[in-house]
Amino acid sequence: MTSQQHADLWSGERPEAARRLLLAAVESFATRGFHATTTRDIATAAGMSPAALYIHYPSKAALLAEISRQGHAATLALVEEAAAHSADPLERMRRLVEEFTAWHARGHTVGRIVNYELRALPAEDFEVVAELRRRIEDTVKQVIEDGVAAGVFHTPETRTAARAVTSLGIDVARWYNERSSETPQQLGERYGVLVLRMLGA
Amino acid sequence: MTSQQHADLWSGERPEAARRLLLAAVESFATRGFHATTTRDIATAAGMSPAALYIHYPSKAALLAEISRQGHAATLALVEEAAAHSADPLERMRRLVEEFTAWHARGHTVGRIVNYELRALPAEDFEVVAELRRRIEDTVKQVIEDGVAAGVFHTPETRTAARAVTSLGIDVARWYNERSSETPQQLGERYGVLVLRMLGA
DNA sequence: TCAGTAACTAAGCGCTTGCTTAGCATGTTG
DNA sequence: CAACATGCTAAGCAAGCGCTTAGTTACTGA
Repeated sequence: MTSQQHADLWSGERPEAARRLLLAAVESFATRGFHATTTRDIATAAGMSPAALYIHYPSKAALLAEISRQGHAATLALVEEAAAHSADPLERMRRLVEEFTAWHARGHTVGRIVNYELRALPAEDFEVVAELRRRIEDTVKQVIEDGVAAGVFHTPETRTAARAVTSLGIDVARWYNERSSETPQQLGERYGVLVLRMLGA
Repeated sequence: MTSQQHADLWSGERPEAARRLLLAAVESFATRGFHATTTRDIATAAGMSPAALYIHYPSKAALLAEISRQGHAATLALVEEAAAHSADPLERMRRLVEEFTAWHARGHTVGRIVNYELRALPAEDFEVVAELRRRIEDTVKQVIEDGVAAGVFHTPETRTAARAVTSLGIDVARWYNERSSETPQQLGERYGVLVLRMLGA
């Protein structure tokens, strides 16, 4: 995700300095991981001293919580929008996979934090994002079940299938990078085709 | 992966104390991550003092390197064995996905370390495992290409398909746990079916 | 029986970390 | 113009980290 795209996720009502710190935290948490990132790393990348971080955020963990919450909320919004896209479960699933995959390719830095730093979250923040994750998984499963009921998908284990669908998208965040030859949109389209086949469409 | 299964990966020629340290490191690196794990955590779990670790291993990073190397070597062996399993590319792929998926379910602790702690590896050790990873990906891609050539698979982008196949298996390590209702073997069989469909078999 | 070795522990070292505090510069308001 | 508020820095604190060292214990071999 380019800086512009990060900025879109944290736009508006925050002071410029707070956003610079947040964006610096996103890059560093994605590149090195939460625990290997220091407050000095974040502050330096934002052009500030370490103490400045505490003017805007209560703690290092609070930065992670904010990034995780916003990243999950954006993912859920995308999934729910795709699930409401059409009356046809097949078209819903195609759209869902295309958008979910492209989001994880384009936003692979946020995607890595969202998916791989759950255990670094304080317990309360973890509960919040665990609920968002359940809703994402439930929405995907529902689209599959609707497709099975409509006779356009053929898979007996909808839970396993839902897991496979979300796995494909999530794992993109692990391997996709700026040097990848496919655009996020191309990858999304290809994965859309692969998933419909997988579901027996 | 149970302790017995970990022990199988590091059996034989190592002193008992070194193996206890290694197994303790596997559990802690998988649960907390490399950087959040301290040498005191590892030593205590092995029933020793922190200094004892340095009798058997030169550093904390050396423990990670050993785990990563062995885990990757085991994964590559499994993939190459499956690719040599049959003359029929379809049967090869089925076997490959079943074994790869089951391995990541059963060995999800090692799988997490192998896949998510690459950036914590010293550069030399990273090169070693990067090569192993390339061979894994190449082997999967070759099985797909053989299937396309034989007319049993239908996918124009073999590289994207290979990536999707390995993503499904690898991501299992992220979510599978002891409470998962499917056995690793069941999951492998189901994923085998899903992948063959995905490849247009 | 004694010297040497291996494996370990208790204690510690130098350094780094997350976070705090006192002070400063700038801008705003009455 | 003075008082106040905000945002920041320099410096520092307490805790913890990876790793080292001196000493101890148990074992082995001559």
